[in-house]
Amino acid sequence: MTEVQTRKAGRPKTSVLNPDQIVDAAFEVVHEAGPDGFTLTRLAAKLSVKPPALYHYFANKDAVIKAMRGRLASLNDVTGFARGSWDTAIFPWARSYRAAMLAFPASIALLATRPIDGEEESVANYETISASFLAAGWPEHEVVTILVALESFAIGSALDALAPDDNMSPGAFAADAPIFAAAEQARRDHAANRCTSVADASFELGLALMVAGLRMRLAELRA
Amino acid sequence: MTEVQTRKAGRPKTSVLNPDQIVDAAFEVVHEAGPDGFTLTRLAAKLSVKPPALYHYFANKDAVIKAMRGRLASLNDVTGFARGSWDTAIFPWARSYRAAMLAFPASIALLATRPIDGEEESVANYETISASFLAAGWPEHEVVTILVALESFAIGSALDALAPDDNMSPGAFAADAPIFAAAEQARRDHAANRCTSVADASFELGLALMVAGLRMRLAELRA
DNA sequence: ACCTGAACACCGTTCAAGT
DNA sequence: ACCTGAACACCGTTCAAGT
Repeated sequence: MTEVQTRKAGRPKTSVLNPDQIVDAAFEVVHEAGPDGFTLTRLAAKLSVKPPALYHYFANKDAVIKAMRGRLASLNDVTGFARGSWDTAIFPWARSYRAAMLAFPASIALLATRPIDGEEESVANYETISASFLAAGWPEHEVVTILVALESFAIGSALDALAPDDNMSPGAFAADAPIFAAAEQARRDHAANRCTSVADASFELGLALMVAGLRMRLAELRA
Repeated sequence: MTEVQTRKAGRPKTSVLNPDQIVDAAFEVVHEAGPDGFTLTRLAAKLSVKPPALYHYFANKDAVIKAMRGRLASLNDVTGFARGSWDTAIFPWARSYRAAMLAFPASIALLATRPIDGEEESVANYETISASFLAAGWPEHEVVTILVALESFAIGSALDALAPDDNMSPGAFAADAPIFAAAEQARRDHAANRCTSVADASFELGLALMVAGLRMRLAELRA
């Protein structure tokens, strides 16, 4: 579990650490210890190193988290924006965004509450998407506002997907809420019949709603 | 700022604290010190008390947060669904939902992956909303799917609102992403001119998009 | 340059002691 | 019962010292 620490003080002949390796270990620590258990002490231990050693590679804990975000950003699929229309490109991008979050369940809360603030990968993705939106005729001041709204939905949907399937069950209060109880059951049956999860159904429906709303809005802006 | 502490050890003649008062102070501390600044040390100081005194009323920090959550469960505004149309009622409800989430920065993930605390209140809210949706003609199996999509967006937007306003700033990479950098600046300027936050703008736009999409979808389902 | 070791201020939590 | 005071293990971060 805790690897033995035998290194003496002083610069080692060859570097023990590098940024990529630290980020790798950071994801492992979050996975094992949860968001609240993600401490630099544990991260250092995972790397068989003392906490201050990390400060040679990252300014502070937030900087480590920022780098983790960058890693996730590289999983985002923005290829559609470069070659197709903005409204169809949104779907694979939003799905990949949510999937990236879901790949590191414990990290979602940790990563979602921190600023993206100039992470190289993210910025490159945003540049591609922004160009596509502007070319489609969106006003400049709305591009990032839309982007953030879509991301917020993807993040919230990822959190929802982590909840158990009976998350919305009225439980002991079903008798007091017959209409809701029946609707909740109907939702679960419908998803089961289609071999999908209720969380996926909400994500896909919400995404379709937002894109439909965007198409309407752009048409109005052009008129 | 920090109120003077002159009480001697030992049981005071009359209790200094009570649970409601502690929860009140907890909201003030979160408001003043932010998510990371919400500590029991600060909460105790706000109450002119030492930290261990809080443990007489709450088992631990999480219990305090849970009590705060319970306080806000009743703040969800579903009154519009009972007296008006579903599509206009969504706005005050979604806003109150997000506002409630924003009061618990540290526990948004818990809130999202569990039914809201004080389940009785929540189920009653869902019953009201479900009845309104069904009456409007929504298919039974889509009612809760829509509800969850809206909640996911509200939760994701609450997380976004916790980040600093320059959250999306490209920072040092602005030169590599000129289109995005300009769009991000335009977004901030636009929000500043309207005396609103960028996070609020994204939430309001996304909410409007989803409702517009819902109206279209319902019209199609009826046709 | 790159790591350890010691130190600082802070945290959540426990518990004995005082009234 | 209800509060303080002292203590514990832990945290993020800084910095001198060793190689």
